[in-house]
Amino acid sequence: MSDSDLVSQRRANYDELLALGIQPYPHRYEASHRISALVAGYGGHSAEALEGGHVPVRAAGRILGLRTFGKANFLVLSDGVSTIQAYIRQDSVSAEAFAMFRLLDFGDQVGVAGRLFRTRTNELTIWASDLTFLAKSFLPLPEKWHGLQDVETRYRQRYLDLIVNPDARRVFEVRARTLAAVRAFLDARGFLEVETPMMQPVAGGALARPFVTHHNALDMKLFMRIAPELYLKRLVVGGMDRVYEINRNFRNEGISTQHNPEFTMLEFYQAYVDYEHLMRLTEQMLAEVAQVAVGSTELTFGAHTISFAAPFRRLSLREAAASRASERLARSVDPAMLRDAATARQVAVALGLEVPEGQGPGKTATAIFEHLCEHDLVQPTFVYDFPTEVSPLSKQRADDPDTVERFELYAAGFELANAFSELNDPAEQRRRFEAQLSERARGDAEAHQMDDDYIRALEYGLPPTGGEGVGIDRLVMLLTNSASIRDVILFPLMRTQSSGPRA
RNA sequence: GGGCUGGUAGCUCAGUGGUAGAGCAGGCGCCUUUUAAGCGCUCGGUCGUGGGUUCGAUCCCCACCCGGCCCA
Repeated sequence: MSDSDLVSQRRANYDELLALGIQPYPHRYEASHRISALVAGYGGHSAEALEGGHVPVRAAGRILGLRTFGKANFLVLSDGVSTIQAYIRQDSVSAEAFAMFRLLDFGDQVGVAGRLFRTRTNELTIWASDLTFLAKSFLPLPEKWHGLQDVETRYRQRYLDLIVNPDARRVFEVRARTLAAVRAFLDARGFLEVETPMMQPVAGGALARPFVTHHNALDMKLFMRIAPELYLKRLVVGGMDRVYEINRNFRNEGISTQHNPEFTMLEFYQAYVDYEHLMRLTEQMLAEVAQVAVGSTELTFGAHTISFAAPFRRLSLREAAASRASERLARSVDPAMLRDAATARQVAVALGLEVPEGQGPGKTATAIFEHLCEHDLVQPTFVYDFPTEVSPLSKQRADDPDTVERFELYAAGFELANAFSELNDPAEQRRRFEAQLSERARGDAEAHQMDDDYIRALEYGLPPTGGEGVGIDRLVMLLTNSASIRDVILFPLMRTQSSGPRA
């Protein structure tokens, strides 16, 4: 049967409903309970209790099952979370309602009024006394048993995924609980939630390529933000000494199982603390969020069990890179070698990495770390003390100007968070931006742009501050055992489909 | 950008150089407590798109489109 035949059969059923005088698109249904509330409230009641109680109910949902026996019929109604069965007997409903029932298709929306009972097989069921048509499904749904497997269709038509795959719904419930738990954690500690610009004249706060857009009335070039960082620190200058934002960032880069062009980031800033404090706060936050969102700090992720119980392991970036390089090259690589451009390059080249001419030792050391270590960091691990060269917004260590007080948190082999003691010396910040500008002049499109207003804000005095960004999508991947970021984003970016053959 | 891999009925999947099959869904019939209901009958396809090779292509070759995984 072709698609158009399946559709035309459904249209014919719809036309017959109209001929019966049934309102095809009613404006409301006065339900007594959501289906999930019925299941939660009466799932434990015995058949005898239900018979004695004669619980009258009205419930609405989508038909996800239809078992007909002529004069006695069952349908399965879903509210998107739970399902309940309804029993439609010819001698229990009006002739009009029964005629309508026979025109229903898998996927239609209906309301059922009746009383609760249990069938011989002990299933909680609504014995229908009336049926109300609520909306037609003109298009056939995917099969009930295998669900919708095709990932492309699941992402492009997420509504189908949600209708037929219960696990899809579950992922986004965990996502919602995760966000609520993060907010509760920060709110409880006196942080203020704010929203800063998504369209920015200077795309700052991260090393990434922005999307470009344009404001017509102002005739102004704008960038979709790559990070809220510089605005949030302006707010700390303004006296919002604990502040956070959860919102989208946009980065014009490749797509992978860990990268979507728009993704959700938590950024928070706390005045008067340094990165040491942030590590402790992060340990507490992730343990609490995991507990609230999925009920445990132990998570299954692929073949791994990941524990978010504090404390997390800590690794110095250069030490970790040097140690793994020593193993890989079977010769001693000292962390100090990664502070010199020439020796760092030798190590990187020996490892098979390409090192562009003129690249500084900090970038090379970071590349070595990412190449050798990142993938193996399965348990939550703070990697700390980054090279100053790759951290233009971070404060240097008092005892080591080549190193900043910065860490990244890794888990399951990918970066989950990035944090540092904020650079608050305006003169040093200007020098860092200028160094970035020369990187940009050398062709690095991800290097930071100058932001004069940000420097001006620092000149009013940013207190000592710790700031951190947490990738919410990746956190939700961990909490839901999702292998791809697209599984935790309702509508991931997909190429547009061209329909039919081209001329 | 590179490598590998996929696109066949509404859905899930088989399959072959001779214009295609199953299960579910759909239609008809029987059935007043079924639940992946059952039984019988039945309908259903531009085999991603466009070229090429061939007597003949869904299959082989090329290009392209849209995915997936890995790498950069």
